[in-house]
Amino acid sequence: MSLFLSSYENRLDTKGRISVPASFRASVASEKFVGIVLFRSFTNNCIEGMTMSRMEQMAAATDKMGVFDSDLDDLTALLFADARPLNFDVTGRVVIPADLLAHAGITDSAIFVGRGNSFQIWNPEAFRVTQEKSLQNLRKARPNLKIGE
Amino acid sequence: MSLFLSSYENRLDTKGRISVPASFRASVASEKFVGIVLFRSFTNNCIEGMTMSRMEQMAAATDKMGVFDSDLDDLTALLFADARPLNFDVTGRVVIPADLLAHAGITDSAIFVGRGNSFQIWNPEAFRVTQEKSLQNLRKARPNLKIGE
DNA sequence: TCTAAAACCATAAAATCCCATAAAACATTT
DNA sequence: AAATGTTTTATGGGATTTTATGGTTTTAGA
Repeated sequence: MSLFLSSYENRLDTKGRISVPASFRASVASEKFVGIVLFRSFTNNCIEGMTMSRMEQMAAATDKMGVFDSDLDDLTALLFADARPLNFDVTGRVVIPADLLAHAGITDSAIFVGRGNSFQIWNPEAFRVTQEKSLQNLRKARPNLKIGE
Repeated sequence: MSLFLSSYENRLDTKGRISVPASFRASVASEKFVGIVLFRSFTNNCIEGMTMSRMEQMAAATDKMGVFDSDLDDLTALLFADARPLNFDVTGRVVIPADLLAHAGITDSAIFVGRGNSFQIWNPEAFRVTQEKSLQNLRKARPNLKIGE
């Protein structure tokens, strides 16, 4: 699977449809399930997205950790119960369920944000705010940080 | 992957296309993804460039860490969200996104600067200025420094 | 039967491909 | 070393395709 990279802001139409960025569609084109899986983020006011195979990977990983960790059990229960598999229509759009939109505060437009092996969907304004914050945090924590070296 | 070496100044055409130096293209010719990945530099008014495999390395690294190493997580979040994978056209050109150009103050021409495993893209004037500054700093700090003699 | 979802059709803008040419780098022969 | 021919590289512009987005029709479920 190729990585989810970059950010793309798209609009929702009157029926709630939104185009998944072409490059994200390309990232899942070779998967068994040609579509995406969405669920509410536990940590942010945004929607988490990934491929079905990545979802299966997570299931396998939590299996290995043992069933006796009750916190983890709660977490995965929540995760899988909440997850929504969505297919693309012919032009590459999906309809994001209303409760997910509400959780992310998305109304008329949304930004798809690459995170490598997964991605997120944000209210564009909210995203810009948190990005700026993490940049400040990082500069404070690691002033001499260099990229890619 | 062979190293990115030397500097090349090229021009943008009316459509925003610019030739990636032939030697840089040769450096990525044997990669799976024959192209480059660009993003805004954290520290300078320039654009950072690297190969896709380097990007994938970072994805693998953050995967292993798990969600609890917050610094690295912040860094990759910023990086993946900002990264632009660009394919070459038949003649070896790319279109650098407008926001990256703005960040680097690039309008009609740009200079590709080799940095070994990565490279940078600068406004030619700005690059010359910072180069001169680094030289001055170096001379002040090490008046007797001789290179390669 | 009514409603919600899916399939279908259309279009403007943007990105990409394709072909052509000028300039530079390189190699070969005098 | 100079002159010549050859290949590679950078750049320009037109044609084509893709993408995002809107609307309409059909299908299926309650």
